[in-house]
Amino acid sequence: MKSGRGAENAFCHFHLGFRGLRVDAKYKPAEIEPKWQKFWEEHRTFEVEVDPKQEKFYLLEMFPYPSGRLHMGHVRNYSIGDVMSRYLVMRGKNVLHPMGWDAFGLPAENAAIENRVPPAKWTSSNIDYMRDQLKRMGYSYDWRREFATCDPDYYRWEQLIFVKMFAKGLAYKAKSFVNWCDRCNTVLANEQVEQGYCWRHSDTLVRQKDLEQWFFKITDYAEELLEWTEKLPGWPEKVLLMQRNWIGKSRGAYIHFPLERAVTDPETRQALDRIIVYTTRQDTVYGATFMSLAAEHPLAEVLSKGTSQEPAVRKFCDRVRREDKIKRSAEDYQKEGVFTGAYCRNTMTGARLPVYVANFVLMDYGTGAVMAVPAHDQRDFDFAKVYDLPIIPVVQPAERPELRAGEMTEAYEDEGLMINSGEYNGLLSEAFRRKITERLLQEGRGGPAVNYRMRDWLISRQRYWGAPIPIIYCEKCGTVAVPEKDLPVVLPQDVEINFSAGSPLKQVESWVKTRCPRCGGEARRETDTMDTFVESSWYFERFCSPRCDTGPFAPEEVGYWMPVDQYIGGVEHAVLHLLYARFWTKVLRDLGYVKFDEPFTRLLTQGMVIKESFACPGHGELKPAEIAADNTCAQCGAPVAERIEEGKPLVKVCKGHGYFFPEEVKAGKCRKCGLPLQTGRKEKMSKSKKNVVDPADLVDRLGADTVRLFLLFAAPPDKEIDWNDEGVQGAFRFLNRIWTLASQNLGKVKDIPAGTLVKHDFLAGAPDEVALFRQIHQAIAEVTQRLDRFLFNTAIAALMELYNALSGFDPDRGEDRPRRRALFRLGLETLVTLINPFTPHLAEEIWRELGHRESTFRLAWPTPDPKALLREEFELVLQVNGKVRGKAQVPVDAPEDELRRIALTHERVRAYTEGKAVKKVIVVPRKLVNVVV
RNA sequence: GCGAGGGUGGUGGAAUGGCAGACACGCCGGAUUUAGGAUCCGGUGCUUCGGCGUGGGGGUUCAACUCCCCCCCCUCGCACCA
Repeated sequence: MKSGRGAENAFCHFHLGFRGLRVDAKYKPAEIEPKWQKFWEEHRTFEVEVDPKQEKFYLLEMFPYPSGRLHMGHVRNYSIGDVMSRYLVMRGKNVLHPMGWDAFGLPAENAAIENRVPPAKWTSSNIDYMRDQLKRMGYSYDWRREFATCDPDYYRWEQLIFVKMFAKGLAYKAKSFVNWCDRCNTVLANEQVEQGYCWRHSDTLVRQKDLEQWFFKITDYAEELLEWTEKLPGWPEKVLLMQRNWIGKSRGAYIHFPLERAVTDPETRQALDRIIVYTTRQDTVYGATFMSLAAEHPLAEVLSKGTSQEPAVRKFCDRVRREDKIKRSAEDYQKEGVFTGAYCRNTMTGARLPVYVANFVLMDYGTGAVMAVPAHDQRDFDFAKVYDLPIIPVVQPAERPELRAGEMTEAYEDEGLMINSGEYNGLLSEAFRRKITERLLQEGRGGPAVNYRMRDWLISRQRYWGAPIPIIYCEKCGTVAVPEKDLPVVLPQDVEINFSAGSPLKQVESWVKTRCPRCGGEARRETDTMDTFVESSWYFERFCSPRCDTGPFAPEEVGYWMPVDQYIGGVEHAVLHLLYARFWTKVLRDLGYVKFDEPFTRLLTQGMVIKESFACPGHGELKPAEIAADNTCAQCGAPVAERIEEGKPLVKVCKGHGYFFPEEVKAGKCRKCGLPLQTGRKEKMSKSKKNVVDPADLVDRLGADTVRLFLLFAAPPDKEIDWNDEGVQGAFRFLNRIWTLASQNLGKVKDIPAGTLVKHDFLAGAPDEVALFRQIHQAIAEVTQRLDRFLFNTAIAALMELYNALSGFDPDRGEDRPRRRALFRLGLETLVTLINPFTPHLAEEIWRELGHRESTFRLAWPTPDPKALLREEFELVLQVNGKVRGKAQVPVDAPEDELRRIALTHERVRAYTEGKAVKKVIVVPRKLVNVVV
């Protein structure tokens, strides 16, 4: 066949050495993909600049931590982003699509300890490797904008903003109980503690430590962060809800309870004559019968001073404070307390209330003091039962027998009518709540209050590999910010990573020792570094002008590109990164750097990639006799773990032999102990679960286009992908089929001049031509609609349908061969154009072979021809009693009467209506007729 | 416990209240090939061939995967928040 050589001739002059498709040529992604990647790089195809004449679109995927190699989750995230980016470019948008590195973090230090490689070196070699991997995927990033957050050119601006925040009181140092992870050797923010465990080490309990630490005053922005969750329609409701819950706003009141005897605060030397509580049920104040303080409450020990309770209170407070979070939040955590020896007065009734310290009261929330109303709060009820304290019901449920203290078996926590509440008896609790709040305010005994669950953001980390906090401590001048001209405070190199004496930076004397910028005297640097979530709170702004050296970014560029129009990333950042970034944006706004309120207009959270795993389940709960001396299972020698479950005492369980690779599994039994393995459990891919599939292997074997296509086809983007190797093969075969179809027909359509495609009246052709023409335009319409809604999987299904139509069409069979060939070419070109965002290498290659000179990257996205979408006939569905009994081809403009007549006279319909009275006929224009008998 | 999101063939998944199962994987049969993780053609929800089928039960409707009520199960988030 001559098509092969013809194609070769057409492109022999092309400088990259395109050889052309041949009939017998196989689809070889390993050859064409690197070729086009080189082409894009040489032609600087993906570089973008500010262009006020063009509509901008900022498309961003969450940048990766350079852990070493790309995993499937990255590839999914970035494939989604790349399809959208390429699609939007084709739609004529000026698309900013950058990539960089979230380069500070613990793994670099851990690697340094294990392999004696400096973190900087480890990180940069990882970046080099992963950058190559990203390029090998064909992603359309403007690589000129790349940076790593560990570059001093980046974090110097972060330090500058820190200094400005410090000046405004938005960054401050305070002593407090903080979360400490022994594995990380550092403190954690509240957001980084999951059910009492470290977010990075799900088996490491977080301990409480009393330390002086740096915080960002995110609570100043709590209300605004909350309000804006109502004004982000482009975000998934789920994420907004998680943020709202995290912020945790509640409305209530402060109430002052006078102490029977005033005490003196040992620190401030001030007289303290009252306990202030926060409550959302101020309507139950008449029912308060005792007072509960947190163990950390400053009054707890002061009140017991000099009483016989003093030693007991001290002992209790010490113990509770040392207990870890998981223990304190377990369901079966015994409600315990100790009497302080002091009393206060119920501010409304004057009753004498004993003051307790209770282990369930949190210093973190409200004022750390709670008025205890056992009749209407279950915790107080339980506590009162244990310590035999009085119960006074004050809210009477409607339509229920009267509450009697002695008969209550649980607290009544709902609304009702006030009783035992002086002149307020008979009021609705809800109305009384407003009334009493007003009165408390007028009488100076409290007043309305709003409380948030969210705490300030703890940003100190006692680690080396992070951005240094730009603070100097001077004996004379105190805590001094590093002046702007001295920034950046550069992280010293060649540091031995060693945590035996706290942060490694502490041990770098030459770096720590410095001069006070104010008085010039001897001073020492802060050795804490910033939480790495600080870097990821503003990197998207830096991408707008990554080399700016006069400020964190150039205002014109940020003004043009920001906010990010579409952000894409994992849902695991719903409250961490996404909340911090929103906060930081508002800070930048208030510092005058930016003019917008929110960084991300639309958010897409993509699902995980999961795969079946094989785990040895272990031997379950063990009795003491079944545990060997070295704390292993006596049956099989596997490690033993402690299990804490709601409402149950602590149990010891055999952990089993962990996970196995599929190829290690024989007959579904554990190789070590013979237990049947837990199979069929689909879990997030991870090394430890031995269920990872390395995208690099797949790219080597099947090509980047196949991997991209499969990840987008396997499921809608927000759902999990259940990995299966056959599915990837299917994607590969589909691309092979397109390739073969193109190469086999190239000779027939190659020489058709481009302009002639639109000149034919394909709708006047043979029926199969009309059908194909319609299919082409239907595909355009469907793929467009679906891409606009991120429904990549069904968009690809529409492309497959187009392919199926095209492959069933013979361009040489009918009479008007030039027209049929032109139509075929139109179909092929449309397919290539529409698939370009998904599989750009394949698209470029075929497009070039079809004789085009330009890259597909800026190809105009096609619009469907309305004439092609119009139909003359449609298939009328004929139902009897709602069941389909027949179909008929009917002109689209047939009147209702005609549709009715067709239905009633239809043979199949009559078979079901024969001898029965037709009760009703429903006619749905252009759809169906339902005959009811 | 509270909140959110889900339950559709052997599998992943499609369906503005209007033909359930698009598209693909897998499987079955056939063709072709020296071979193939290749290609092509046909079939594929179940069925006693009447029908029955979208977790179960009820309801609204001419018509329900879709709307309403009750229940079950799964996933995720939060969880002593006063």
